[in-house]
Amino acid sequence: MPDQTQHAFRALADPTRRDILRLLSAQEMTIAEVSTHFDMTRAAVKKHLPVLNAGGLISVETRGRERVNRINPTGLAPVLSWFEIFDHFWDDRLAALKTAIEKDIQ
Amino acid sequence: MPDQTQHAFRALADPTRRDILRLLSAQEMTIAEVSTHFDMTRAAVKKHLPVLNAGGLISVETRGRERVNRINPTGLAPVLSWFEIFDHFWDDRLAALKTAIEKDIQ
DNA sequence: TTGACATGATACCAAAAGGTTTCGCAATGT
DNA sequence: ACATTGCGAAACCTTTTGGTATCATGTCAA
Repeated sequence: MPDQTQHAFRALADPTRRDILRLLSAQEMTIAEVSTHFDMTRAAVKKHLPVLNAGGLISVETRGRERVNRINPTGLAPVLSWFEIFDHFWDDRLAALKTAIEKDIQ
Repeated sequence: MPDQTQHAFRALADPTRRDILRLLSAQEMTIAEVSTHFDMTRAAVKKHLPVLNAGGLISVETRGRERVNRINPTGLAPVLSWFEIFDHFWDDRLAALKTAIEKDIQ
């Protein structure tokens, strides 16, 4: 998994992709289901999914002719790790997020 | 400030800009000082700074003919807030633990 | 088997991103 | 006064990005 940090940050940079994550945080969805929530073609939505997958933020399971996308919360770990450069300035919120993520990784 | 979240995420998406933040997390720097750390022209580095500023991640102070850039840790707040969409995964984990314990008690 | 459906894949396009070079200007030091 | 220094801005270029439209493929169900 080369440059997971870069891929994750890049995946998070697009508002559509963040919206997709928000949708998937509620429930897993096929590509078609995700597409219904956006004012763009299915092909456009579909092209965002490999980006999210490369960033480790979702996982995809082929089930028959469907592909089920679900969120992968541990994919945030490299991102939160990077935020440690702000350690000098820290507030409790980041600390709480960090411990929560670390608990999830186990 | 419209769309601070988007600007912050976008600013973080570029590896050079994250490196700039890493540098500035150690000490404040002028544009020329930042530029010495990169294998690109001063003009290229300079163009990253407004992006970081738009994301609220740095602040700039003009001092004579110099412009001092320093990190603004509170700029991370919108980013961390957005991450709360992942919260319920950790909450669910805790809830599962609770019900398991309660079941064990009965 | 046949038709419908979910997805994959490709070609194409406009705009944005990230870099370079060049020039100009204001602040500074001697 | 004057050369130097730090920065800003514009023009330009190439690659990436995010979208479209279209067609192909595999799977399900009747």
